[in-house]
This record gives sequence, C-alpha cells and structure tokens, in this order.
Amino acid sequence: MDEAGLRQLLALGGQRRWKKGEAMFRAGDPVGPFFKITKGVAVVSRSLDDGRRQIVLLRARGDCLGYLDKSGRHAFDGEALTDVEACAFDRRRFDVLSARHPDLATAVMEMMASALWQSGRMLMVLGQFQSTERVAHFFAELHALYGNAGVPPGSLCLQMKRSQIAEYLGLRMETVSRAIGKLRKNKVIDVVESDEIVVLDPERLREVGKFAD
Amino acid sequence: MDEAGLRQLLALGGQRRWKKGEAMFRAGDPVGPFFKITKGVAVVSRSLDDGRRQIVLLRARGDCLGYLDKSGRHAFDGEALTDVEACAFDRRRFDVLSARHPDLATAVMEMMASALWQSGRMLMVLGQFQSTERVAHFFAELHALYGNAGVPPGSLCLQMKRSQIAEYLGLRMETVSRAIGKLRKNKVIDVVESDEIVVLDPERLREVGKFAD
DNA sequence: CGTTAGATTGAGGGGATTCAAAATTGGTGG
DNA sequence: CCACCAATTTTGAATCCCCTCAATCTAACG
Repeated sequence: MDEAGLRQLLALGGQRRWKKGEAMFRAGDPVGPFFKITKGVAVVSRSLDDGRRQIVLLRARGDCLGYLDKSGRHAFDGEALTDVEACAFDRRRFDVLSARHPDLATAVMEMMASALWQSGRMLMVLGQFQSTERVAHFFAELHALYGNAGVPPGSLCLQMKRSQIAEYLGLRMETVSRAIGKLRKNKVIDVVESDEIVVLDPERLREVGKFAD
Repeated sequence: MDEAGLRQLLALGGQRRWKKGEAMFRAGDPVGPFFKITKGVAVVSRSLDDGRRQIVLLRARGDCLGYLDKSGRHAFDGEALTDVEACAFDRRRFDVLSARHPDLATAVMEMMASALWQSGRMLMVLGQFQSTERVAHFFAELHALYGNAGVPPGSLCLQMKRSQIAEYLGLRMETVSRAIGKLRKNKVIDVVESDEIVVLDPERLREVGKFAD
C-alpha cells in the first residue's frame, strides 16, 4: 500500500483503550467502528441465555475484530482479555478508502481468509478431539505463536484463566486442569506459577495436539 | 455491479461438473480455480490420518468454495455431496477484475463474512451443545433455508446420510440416529423414508436447537 | 428372494461433567 | 515479612452422556 493511502488510513483510526475484562462490544448492539489491536489480547465469543459460552476467536496484536455484523448489529461479543489498546476505524470511511485502494481490500480479504482457516481448524478440534488433544493443541498453537515473539524458548505465558481456556476449547475448567495434569505427568510440559507453562517436549506436544503448520 | 463487469465475470468462469461423492479438490493439492455452485450441494471438510473427519462447511447453490489456501495449497477437502455443477474462476484473472470493480470485492467480502458468521455459530454448536440440541439445530437451519425455496412447508430433503450428518455435527452416526428418534418421539419432527423429514413443530425445533435468526 | 447399504436399537464401557472439598495462589493490610 | 482473605486451581467421587461394538431391521435392487 502506498504512503499517501497509509497516511489516510491511519488518520481514520482513533486510538482506544480497554481494561482487562472490559467489553469492547456486545452481540446485538448496533455496530460502530471495528478495531485493529495494537496492544494486548482480546476474545470474540458468543453466549446462550442459560450461561453457556463459547470463545470463537482469540485476537492479538495486529488482528482485527468487531467487523462481523448481522444487519447492522454485532454478531458476537468482544472482550478485552488483557488490557487492550486498539485503533478504531469508521466503517463507512474505511469502505470508501478501500474502494480506491485495491491493496487495502486485498489485505482485508487475507485477514478474513486467515480467520476462516483458523476457525475451520477449531471446528476440527471441537468436533473430533478429546480433552487432552484439545489442550495440547492449544498449547502447541501458542508455542508456534510465541516462537516468533521472543521470551525464553518453550516458555508460555497463558494470560487466560483455566475457565477461559475451557470456554475456548469447549470443555469444563476441571477437565482442562486434569488434561494439563496429564501432560505434566508425561513430561510434555511443566507448569510454573499456574499461568506460565514450559514446553519440555515440543515434538510430542504437536503430536498429541495434531498440530500441523 | 454494472453489466459490462458482470459479463466479464461470467466470461471468466468455465462450467464444471462432479458426480455425487466425487472430490472437487483435496487439502494439500496446489490450488487451482475456485468455484461458485450453480447446482447441487458440496461440503468442505478436514481429515486426520487416523480417519476422523470433520465437515466444516456446507455449500449450496450460489455459494463459493475452494478459495482458502495455505501458501498456494488447498487448506481443506472439497467434495460433491450431490451431483454438482459450478462455475470455475481463475484466481489471478478474478483478482485483476476485482481490483477494477470495488463492487465485486465487496461481494467477496460479504461472502467471507457470512462464512465466518456461520462457522462462529458452528463453533458454539460443537463446543457447547449436546447431541439432541445439535441435531435440532441442524434441522432448524435446513428448515430456515428451505423456507425460502419452496417444497411443501415443513418438509426437508436431507441429501445427507446419517454418517455425514454425524461428521458435520461432531457426533457418531448412532448418536445422530438416537437424537432423531428422540425428536420424533416428542412429535417435533417426523421421518419419512429416512432421508426426508417433516417439521411438525418448528417452534419447539428452534427452541431445542437454540436457533436464532 | 437373496443381497447389500444404510438405519435403528441394545448392552456395556469410557470420558467428560457435576458437585464438593482441599490445596494453592495472589493480593492486601498489619 | 508475614498473616489473612479471596480467587483460582487441583483433586476426588458419583453420575451422565456419548461412544463402541454388535445385532437387528428396513429399503432398494438385481
């Protein structure tokens, strides 16, 4: 994307912040701007009136969220998992700009394609994997992500409580805890301070979690 | 989209056909053109080497498939569920055209957004619903689709074997069969000829299946 | 009428859930 | 620095739901 376009794009975005646990948007609310995260982690989720909740997507720095609408209203809930900072983009002005800049439209499509690919993988995980496989897959996924972004090799900071991991993996908190225990007993991972885990055997972790690419 | 653009678009597409059960593309294969279905139903799926398989998306007339790639290779399997006819579009030429026609880019984005919305809903189904809820949800979804497209009100032609429904809902064939039996006993649906079901009580079907909009 | 593919039904076992208790962690103020 | 409390995690026991494996039933077809 050329410089002028990039400057215009940045000009569109107002910086916004949320505290850990705060709602960024709620399903059913009229849609406002959408967001591109510059700091922190957020989750996109969906809830039933009986309390059941499913986390649909994890979003970190560089990812966008809040763009899915059903006739002008948010289709999902968005929540700050940690403290979050994000750029807010006005939809209409963004659309106008992207009509003039094909590169931008391409970037949006690539983002959506990546989200689709990821959720296709999660459908496999939720539909076919059992608990230990799901948890291993989750750790392997984080391991692959952190692989790029520093920290001592093999060390993962979860930033999610067991109950949130459970909501992501379609399990109960206790089941997640038991699965972690099993992986620990098998020396695949180690747990330090309950929200930091160390990958002892990446090979086996990917194997148990059927994690490819 | 204007007429000239539409004509160009159609000129891009070669018509292709598949017999019921045939593979349209396979995960790992180099990507070719993508497809827009003009007749029949197809499924997008993903398999593990141990034989477990998850159907990720159902695609009917008007839907596109085969556009998701991971560095030039198909990320999923595509299969004709019934006999299928589709328009095949060359990616590169399509991209060139869509760069000149913002409307086309918008249409693609809307298609992807709809697929994302749908798979978000399926994540909820697979992660949180129990068997009868899943099956009811599935029927309610079909009911809503067929609602538009004729046939006597309440009558659904499945076109899927129990084992395929099972692969879609993350269950076993036998469990699907039992769930159907339960819905039948409760007079929510009735079964005729094993691949045609009649919705007796749409209200309760949507209720059991937590189906909204 | 026999054959075959698909659907249903039954019995038994296993994995995840539920509910409850115990252990650990984290935060706060003394 | 430690005591104390709240929040979270872990563990245990009982239950439930789904899966597995097998047998039976049904429908379509030669």
